[in-house]
Amino acid sequence: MLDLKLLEKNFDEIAEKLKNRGVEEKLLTQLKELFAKYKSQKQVLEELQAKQNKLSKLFGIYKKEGKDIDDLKKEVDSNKAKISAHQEIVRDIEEDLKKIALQIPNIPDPDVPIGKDEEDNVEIKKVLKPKEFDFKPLEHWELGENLGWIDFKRGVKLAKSRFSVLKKEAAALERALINYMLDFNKNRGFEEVYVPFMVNSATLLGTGQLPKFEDDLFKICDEDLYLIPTAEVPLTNLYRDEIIADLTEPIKLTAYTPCFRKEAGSGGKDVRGMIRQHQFDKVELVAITKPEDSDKVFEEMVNTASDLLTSLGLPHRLVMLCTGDLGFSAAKTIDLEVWLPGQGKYREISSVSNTRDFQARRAKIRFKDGKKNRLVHTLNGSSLAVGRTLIAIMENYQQKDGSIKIPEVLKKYL
RNA sequence: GGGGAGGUGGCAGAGCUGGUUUAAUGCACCGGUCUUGAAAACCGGCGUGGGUGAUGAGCCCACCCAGGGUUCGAAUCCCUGCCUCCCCGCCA
Repeated sequence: MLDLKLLEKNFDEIAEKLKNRGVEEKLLTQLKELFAKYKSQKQVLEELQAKQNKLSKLFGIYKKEGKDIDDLKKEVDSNKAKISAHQEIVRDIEEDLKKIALQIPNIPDPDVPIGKDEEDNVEIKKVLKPKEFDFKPLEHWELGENLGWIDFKRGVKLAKSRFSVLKKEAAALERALINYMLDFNKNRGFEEVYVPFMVNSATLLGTGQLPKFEDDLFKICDEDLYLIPTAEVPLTNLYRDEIIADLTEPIKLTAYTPCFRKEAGSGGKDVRGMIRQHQFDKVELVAITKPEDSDKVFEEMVNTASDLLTSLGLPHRLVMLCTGDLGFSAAKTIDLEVWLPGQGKYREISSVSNTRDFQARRAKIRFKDGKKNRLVHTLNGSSLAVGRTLIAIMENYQQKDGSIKIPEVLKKYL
């Protein structure tokens, strides 16, 4: 959530920055005015409450002393009516305020390139050179069907479209990748955690999926529970409503979870194959840091994901997202895109974001800084999307005879 | 799922026949005195968010699981939800 006090102070600057993300200035003006109104009305209410407290205390004293309380009762009654009326006013404003404030995305960092959509993202660097094939490399779904590794039809039968079943070496490889990634991250100082795959609405509000993106989530009937769209949600919310006593060292976590997404609005995109599924495995990195540490940890996380790809021998590139392509909660994001020779394209396989204090303010995650409580910075990044890693291995390691070579580092996990 | 008990400040734990208690007390923690240093002892401080002050002191408001309600006044009474513990049932 935006810092409303900051908006009040630096309105023009923030409005300018959010314009690059497609937020209308009108909305921000409305928010600012509402905030001012909220504060003044709240003050009036508090004065009435103070009066009521004093009168009520008097009431008790008078009664004990046997004094006449008729006049006092009249005054206290009329004050009470005023309080109720004002409470309603304040509550309404507060609701409107929340409604708007929770819809506004994070402010982009100054070094985020200004742009409209993914076309304007900026490549930072390429790592590893794509291999030359002396035959026409196939796409992963062809390989998957030829080898009997991926069963798309039965996935659909069991659930619906955009579900699939892994078989043979692919099933084992999926599991091997998860274990390899977790070990890799542990060696980089991330603590392994196992979390619930369903979370409640307060949790989703904390990381920014709710209230705006409810349509992207699978909800459990008649329960305040949703399937997680990413492990970022449970991991970051571990510290929701907490004040971390000692954050001299950043908290760095890693977890494997399946992820569930409705993929609303992506109709027609990547319908073929395993790129975009309703259920996919991911190993996630999350960090909680002091504000002054988050840039350093952000780099560490990008490097961890990139080195992981390198260790698997997968060519990839780093891309800095532009303002128009940033996710809702992110102040800055670097995507890692892996080379898929079958498609002849780089495709997203990881996304590392610094949300600064945006999620921390929503989720009330703070730390003790001397006597003061300050908001933390939260960061998240995939390391990696497992299904996409699997297909990247299939496409990059395919042989002329149609078989797939297994990367050395994975052999001990199979 | 059925029956019972209960949810109070970092922890423990009083208050719960509603009012001059602004949530007692202990532990932990922080600062100080004492000490070569430490412990003990003693003194002081010690929840969160917001408002108004100067990011000071002070003052004010809200919060005793959450949301409603009764009342001039609620930690205390009523309703709903969530959670914990015990017993029973079911179960990987």
